[in-house]
Amino acid sequence: MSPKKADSEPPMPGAIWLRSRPPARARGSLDRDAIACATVALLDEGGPAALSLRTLAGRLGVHATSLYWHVASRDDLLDLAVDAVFGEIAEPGPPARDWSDDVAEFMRGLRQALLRHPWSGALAASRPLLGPQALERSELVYASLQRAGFAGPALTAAAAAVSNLVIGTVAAESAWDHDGETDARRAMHHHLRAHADRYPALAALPESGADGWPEQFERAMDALLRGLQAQLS
Amino acid sequence: MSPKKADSEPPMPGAIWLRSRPPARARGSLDRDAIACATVALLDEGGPAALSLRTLAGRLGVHATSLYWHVASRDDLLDLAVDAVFGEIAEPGPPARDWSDDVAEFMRGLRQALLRHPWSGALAASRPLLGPQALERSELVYASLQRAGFAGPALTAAAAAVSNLVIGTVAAESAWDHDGETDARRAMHHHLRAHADRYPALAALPESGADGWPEQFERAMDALLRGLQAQLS
DNA sequence: ACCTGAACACCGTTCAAGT
DNA sequence: ACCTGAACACCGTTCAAGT
Repeated sequence: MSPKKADSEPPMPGAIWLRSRPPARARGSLDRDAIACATVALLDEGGPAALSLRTLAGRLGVHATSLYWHVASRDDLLDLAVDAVFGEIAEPGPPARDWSDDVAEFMRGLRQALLRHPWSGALAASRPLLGPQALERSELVYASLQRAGFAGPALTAAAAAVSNLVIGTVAAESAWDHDGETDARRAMHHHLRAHADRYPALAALPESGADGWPEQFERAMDALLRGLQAQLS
Repeated sequence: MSPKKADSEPPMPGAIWLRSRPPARARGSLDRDAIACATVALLDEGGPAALSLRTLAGRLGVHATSLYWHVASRDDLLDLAVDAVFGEIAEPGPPARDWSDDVAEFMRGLRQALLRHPWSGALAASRPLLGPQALERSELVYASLQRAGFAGPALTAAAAAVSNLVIGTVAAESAWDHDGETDARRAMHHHLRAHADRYPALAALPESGADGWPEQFERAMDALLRGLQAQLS
């Protein structure tokens, strides 16, 4: 259980951020940051399947059950890891003349950070993003959009659309990149051609390589930003 | 292993669709459809955590290890379940005058289907969607976009953006709805207000209720479709 | 071709006990 | 306040054996 008991929390993902953090390295050898860092490393090596409390504890030179002083569940670890990835988003430069350049910069930065950790896109899609680093970036997006003229429900909707498009896109990209990438694409293409009667349009598509991802992302982002611009008038 | 051996497949999600299906109910009591249906039911009841091969087998009146004749892994079950959800997307009506109405209809239908099964958004985001039902719907989207004038890389990008925005959005929505929905939102709001110094823009937001989701979705969809329209010129 | 049954090597989580 | 150690009730997956 967490140090300050939190009135019987339901097992909601993201909840770790709403509980108070035990004082960093008061005396013990563990703290949230060390745990988050080791968790990211483990996930980078083998994805969610490789993240077990026992191996994580081993890395930290501690017993598996010790982790329960700092986190309430394995799910908390995933929340910590995702927020650490958000912390990798490049710091924004000075505000551009056009608000959409600022938002585009954020979207590209988020994509890069999530792609660096192929497990993170799917996880970011699956849980509320309430960590301090995620909130800090959200704050900046809200500010940019506010400056652009969005307010009220339109502001919330625009910010959500921006994040959700990036996260959804990266999750899909990471899912394909899995490993046998080229083989998978080849098998897929063959499968579609074999059923050209059922999927004529899909079967007619060329077998595009992985080099198509960035261009695809730029196009999708351009469409969304243009549409948001149009909504402002 | 699957009946027709498939040359040492790597453990890639989505791969079940590229292997041949054992003849439906040749003599045994199990087949892909029955397994898919029971899997969806189990996931509806308790999410991914509730899906174990043993309980699933129990529902089907069979031993856990019997499932391995029909699927290669637990992951295959998730692929089957997600594709079943895509099968629930409402059939499209006759083509509208405006292509974007057709695409909007698809997006709303996909959102509804995914929301009916709160586990499915996150799963759809995390794996290639190669099932027959998912491909059938993709085929229709491609056809609509082609009719609108998209071709080549622009066509692929547009189709991907459409799906990824919906899936990303629904995954986020489902993650929030988890259960203590109102409590979670309340706690979140309180947390933001408590750190108004760090997140001034976020702290200033009103505590919106769950009724805001559909409107938010419509706004995001409108922005994307408008932007795609603009890209055509 | 399809299902059984035993077995392997793990899991996350609890709780009382230590310091 | 923080970590240990034993224990509980599970997992997914394998493989030889049945029919």
